[in-house]
Amino acid sequence: MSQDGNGVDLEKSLGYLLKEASSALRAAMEDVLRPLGMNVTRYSCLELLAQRPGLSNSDLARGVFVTRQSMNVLLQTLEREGLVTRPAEAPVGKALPTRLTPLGERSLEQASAAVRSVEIRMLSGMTEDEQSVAFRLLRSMVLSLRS
Amino acid sequence: MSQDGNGVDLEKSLGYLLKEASSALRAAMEDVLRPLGMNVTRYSCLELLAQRPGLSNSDLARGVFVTRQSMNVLLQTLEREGLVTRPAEAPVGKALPTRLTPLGERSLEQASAAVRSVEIRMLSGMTEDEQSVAFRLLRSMVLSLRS
DNA sequence: TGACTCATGTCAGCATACTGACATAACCTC
DNA sequence: GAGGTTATGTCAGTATGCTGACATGAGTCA
Repeated sequence: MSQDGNGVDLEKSLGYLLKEASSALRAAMEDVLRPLGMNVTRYSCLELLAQRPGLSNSDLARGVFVTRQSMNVLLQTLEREGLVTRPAEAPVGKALPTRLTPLGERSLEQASAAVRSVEIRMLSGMTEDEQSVAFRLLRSMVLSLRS
Repeated sequence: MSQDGNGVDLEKSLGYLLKEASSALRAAMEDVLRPLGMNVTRYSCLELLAQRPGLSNSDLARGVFVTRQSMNVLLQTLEREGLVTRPAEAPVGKALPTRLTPLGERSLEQASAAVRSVEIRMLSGMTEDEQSVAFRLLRSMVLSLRS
């Protein structure tokens, strides 16, 4: 299979490599989260909430990079499972500030440690300086794409 | 909304930034591909096929970062639309070598140009050296994650 | 005040990708 | 050659995320 051919463009494309890295990271995260009954989307939502309590559905959607409709069904699930709470009615506007329950915090703890270990592994071949450089360059890409 | 709080970990996390960059890239690609009646997955498949004719379904799946089942339904669609062809039976083993049709090649051309422009925009704020560094560091992350 | 714009939460329908499962072909090892 | 392992294509069912649409609340501006 894979009549490997000549060194093709994809092998030199930063875009493709970016996708590959992101994909590998996600897969690695799923692997460590699955045994904990968690997945990347749920973890991301809980982590975001732990760090910024009171975020609205739309805020969370933007932070997790899904639509607010998708986040809405996720929040309904998390609410039903008792991991998060939302007030019955909005204190202001329509936005419902979401918060972790104690159960949600406990559930997040293990997951957070597992994910941290993955990120450490990902960075294991890089010096601190290189990590800073990577951060700066990725940030530059994001900004350029937004414009 | 977004009671922005203190500088949280997510803002410093390379993993989160990697996801953000990948997400922004995908969104930008979708934006330029949509007017052409194309999407990222279809484009990726066609581009891979153009650069490595004869790849099997499973090969393509790995290259596009989806399961071979997903790639299979995509290939069936592309086949029905006349963009790719697969032999009725495998020349060896079970793998069916896939190839672009002339129609598929033409369909890919515009898309390829559009995507190239996005990648150029993404790299616009970086020097050639910085691009090399970014490539090397991303590659390091991928390798570390695989181990 | 009234009209306009924008952001939000949510419902419904659809598209896409995944997991599970099965049969089959090639390879390896004894 | 027999048996085990791996890779492949494909079917089926499920899960997840998206687009479209609507009503509502807040801010803006004439």
